[in-house]
Amino acid sequence: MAYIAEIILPVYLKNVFHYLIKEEDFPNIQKGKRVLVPFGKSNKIYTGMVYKIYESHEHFHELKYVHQIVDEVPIFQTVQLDFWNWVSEYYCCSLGEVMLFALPNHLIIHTQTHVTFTEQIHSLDINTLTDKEKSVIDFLSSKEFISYEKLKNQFSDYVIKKLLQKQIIEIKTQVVNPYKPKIKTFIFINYPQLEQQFSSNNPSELITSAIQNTKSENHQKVLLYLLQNDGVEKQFLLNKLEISESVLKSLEKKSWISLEKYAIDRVQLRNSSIIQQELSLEEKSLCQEWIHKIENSTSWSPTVFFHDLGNNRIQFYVEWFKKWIEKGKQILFLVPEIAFTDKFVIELQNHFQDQLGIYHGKINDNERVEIWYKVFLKEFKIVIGVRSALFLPFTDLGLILIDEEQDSNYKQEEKNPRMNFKDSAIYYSKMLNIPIILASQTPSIETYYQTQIGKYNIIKYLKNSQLKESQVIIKDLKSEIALHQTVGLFSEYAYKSIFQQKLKKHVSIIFVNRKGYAPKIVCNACGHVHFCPNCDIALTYHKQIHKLKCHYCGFQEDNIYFCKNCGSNDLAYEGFGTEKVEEQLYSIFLNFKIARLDSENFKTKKQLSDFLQSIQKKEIDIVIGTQLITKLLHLDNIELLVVLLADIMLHIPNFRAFEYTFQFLRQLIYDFDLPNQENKQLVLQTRVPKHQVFEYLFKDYAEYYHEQITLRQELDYPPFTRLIELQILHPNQNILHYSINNFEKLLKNSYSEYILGPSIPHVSKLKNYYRIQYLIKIPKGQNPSKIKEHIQKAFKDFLILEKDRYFRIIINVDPK
DNA sequence: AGCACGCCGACT
DNA sequence: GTCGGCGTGCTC
Repeated sequence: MAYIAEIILPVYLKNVFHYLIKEEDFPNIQKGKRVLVPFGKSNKIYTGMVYKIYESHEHFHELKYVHQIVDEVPIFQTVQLDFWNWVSEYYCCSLGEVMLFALPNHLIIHTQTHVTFTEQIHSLDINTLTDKEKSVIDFLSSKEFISYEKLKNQFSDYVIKKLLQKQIIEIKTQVVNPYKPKIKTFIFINYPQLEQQFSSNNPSELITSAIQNTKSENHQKVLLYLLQNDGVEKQFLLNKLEISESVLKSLEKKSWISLEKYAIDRVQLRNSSIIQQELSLEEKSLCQEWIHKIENSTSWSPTVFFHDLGNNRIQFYVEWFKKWIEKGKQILFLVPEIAFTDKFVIELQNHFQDQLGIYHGKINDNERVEIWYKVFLKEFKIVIGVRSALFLPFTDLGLILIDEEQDSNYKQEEKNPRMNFKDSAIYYSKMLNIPIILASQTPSIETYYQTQIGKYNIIKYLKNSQLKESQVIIKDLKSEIALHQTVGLFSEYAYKSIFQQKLKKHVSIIFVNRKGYAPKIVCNACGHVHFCPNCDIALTYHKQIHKLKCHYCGFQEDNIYFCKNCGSNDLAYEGFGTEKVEEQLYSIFLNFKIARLDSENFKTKKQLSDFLQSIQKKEIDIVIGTQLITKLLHLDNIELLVVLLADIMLHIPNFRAFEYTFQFLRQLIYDFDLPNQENKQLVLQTRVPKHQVFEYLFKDYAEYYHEQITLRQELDYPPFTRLIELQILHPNQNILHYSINNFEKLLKNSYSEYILGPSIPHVSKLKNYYRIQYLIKIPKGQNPSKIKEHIQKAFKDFLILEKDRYFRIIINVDPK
C-alpha cells in the first residue's frame, strides 16, 4: 500500500500528476499545501499544489516521490481548489493554467541550475583539452555564477556534454524562493559594551561618558539622538542628522552601536486628507434595510444594485462594508481597474486604514506576496482589487461587491484561463454561500435580464435626475465636413466651446479612443500599408518615441522614412490617435497650454498625481486623452468634454457593439455628473447623429433594455443562448485552410445545428498564427459541458489525424 | 508548452 | 571529431 498525491503543476498540460508520498511526509502532507516535485526527464524541481491524497497499490512503482513539502499549513482551502477546478472545467483550460494565474509568481519556487568546476579542475592538464573546451573553461572562470541555460546558449551541447563526461564540470541545482523580503537596517545602542567600558548601568550616564570619549561631533550627535530614539531606521537617521554612513561604520567599529537587519512590510499606510462625506440618516437607514434584505433572503441569489449615484456610491459601499467588518468577515471589492489616485482608494483608506488591501496590475511581485499573506492572515479585512483579486486566499470571506458590473474588462480574453471574473465571482460566492452585489448605473443586458426573470434580486436607487437635452450636444461630422465647417478634427461647435472655456479659465477635455499618432501608414506612391510582421494588422505610429508598434502582439520597430515596398518617401499617416490630435491642437489653439494623458506618458503614480495638481492649479487649458481622462472628470474646473468619435465602438463586429457604446456614453455622463451640474456639457461628434444609441441617452433605461432584449431574443444571442468561440490556429496559412475541412468533419459530427462557421476572424493572423473561427450557439437548456467535451475531443482526434503539432485551439467560453 | 534525445548532414 | 538543425515523443 502506498500513499499517492495528485499534484497540480504550473505547466500548460491538461492533467494533474501523481506522486508517491514518503512515509515521513505522510503526516504532514495536506490538500492546499505547496510541494516541490521532480518533473520531466531532467527531474527539474517544480512547485506543485496538492490537490488530492489517496491510498493505492496500483502502478506506484513508476511514480516519483514528492521531494519536499513547502507549507506548514494549507495556503488554500478546499473550496478554493474546488473553485479552481470549476474554472478549469467551465473555461476549458488546465488546472495548471489556473494555478499559474491564481498564485503570485513569487510564491512559485523554482530551481536554478548552475555550472561549477569539479575537484578535478586542479589536477587537470589543459593540453588534453580541445580549443573549444578551453574556451568553456575560460568562460566559466571569468564569472562567478553561470546558469546552465546561459552556458547552453553560449556553447554547443556537444562540448558541454563532453566536459560533463570528463567530470571537469558539474551541474548543480539550487532551490530558489523568488520572494525577497524588504530588508532595512536599524541602529541600536550597544549597551552591554558601553556598560563594560564605562562601568555604569544608567543609560544617560553611559551616553554622556561615551560622548565625552569621542572628539567627533557626528558621533556625539548620533549617540544623543539614539538615547531618545533607540532602534531608529538607518536611512532615516542619516537624513535626519545629515551624516554619512561612515559615521555609523566607525561607531560600529567601536562596538558602541550595532546595526541590525529586519524584514519590513512593503505594504504601508498612505495618509490622505479628504473630507469625508457622510450619508444622511435617511440614506443610512436605507442601507440598513438593504443589508437586511440581502442577509435574510431565503435562498442564495445575487443582488443587483442599480443606482445613479455617480462617485457618491462609495459612501454607500463604505456603510455596507462596515457592517460586514463588524461581523468579523472579509470583503472583496472588485473594480474594473484602479490607480492609486483613485478617489475610491483614498476614500476607503480614510475609513479602513490598514485593514484595506489594494491589489492591481502595477503591484510588484514581492509586494504581491505580502498582500497575499495579509489577506490569508485576515489582517486585511477588505480588499479593493482588479479581477485577479478573486483568487486571493480569503479565509473568511463574507461579501463580494462588483462595481461597474457591466464593464467588459471583467472578461479575460488574452490568455488562459479565459474567464469572466464577474460570472466566476457569482459562482464562487454561491459555493461559499455568501452574498454578492453587482453594482451598476447601466446594468448589462444579461444581468438585468436575470433580475427580470427573478433569478437575481434587485435594489433600485434611482434619483432620476434628468439630463437636459442641452447638455449633450450631438454634432454631425459628416455634414459639417461637407460644408467645410469643421476646424481640423473639431466641429465648429466644439471649436468655439473650447475657446469659451479658456475665457472662463476652465479646462476642456478631449476624448480619443486611440493611443499613438496614427493607426496606419500608407504609401502614397504604391498604396502599401505597413503591417506588423507577426500579425495581420497595420502598425501604429508613435511619434513621441519614433517607433511603430503593434497593439496586438507588442512588436516594435523604429520609424520608417521610406516605403518598404517601393522605396518612396511619400508616406501618409492615416487616421488619428492622441498624439496626432495633440499636434493638431497646438496649431489650432495657439497659446493654449495643452497636455496629453494616456498610459504611454503616465507610467508612475507620481506623474499622474502631479498632473492632477497642475490641472487644479489651472496651468492647463486642454487635456487630450484616452480612457484615463475619466479620472479627471470629477475635478471642479472642468465643464466641457468632447468625444471626437462617439460612434467608433458601434462599428466593431460584435453583437454587443450597441450595448458597449451606450454603456460608454452613459458612463461618461455619470462620471462627469452631468445630471446634477447644469453648467456642464458633453459634445459628441459622430458621423451617424441620428443613431438610436444617442436617443436612448435621454430616455429611461427600461426602454433601452426592452428594445435590446427583444433583439437578443430574435437573433438568438445571450442571455437566450450561450456562446462559445472557437479558434483553430496554425503558423502556416495553407496548411490551416487545407486541413480545416478535416477538423470541421469531426467538429460537426454532433451538435452541428449549433455550430456557425468557419469564418476568418477580424484579425486573421496574430503572433504568427493564422486563425479560423467558429461560433457555437448553445440554446438554453442544453448542457454546455457536453458540448465543451465534444469540442475538445474533436480537436484531440484532429491532432491525431493530422500529426502536426503546430495546430492550436483557443476555446473562448462566453466571449465578450 | 518545454525539453531531451536522436538522427542527419555539413564542415574541418 | 565537432556542430547545429529539426522532427518526435514525453512529462506522474
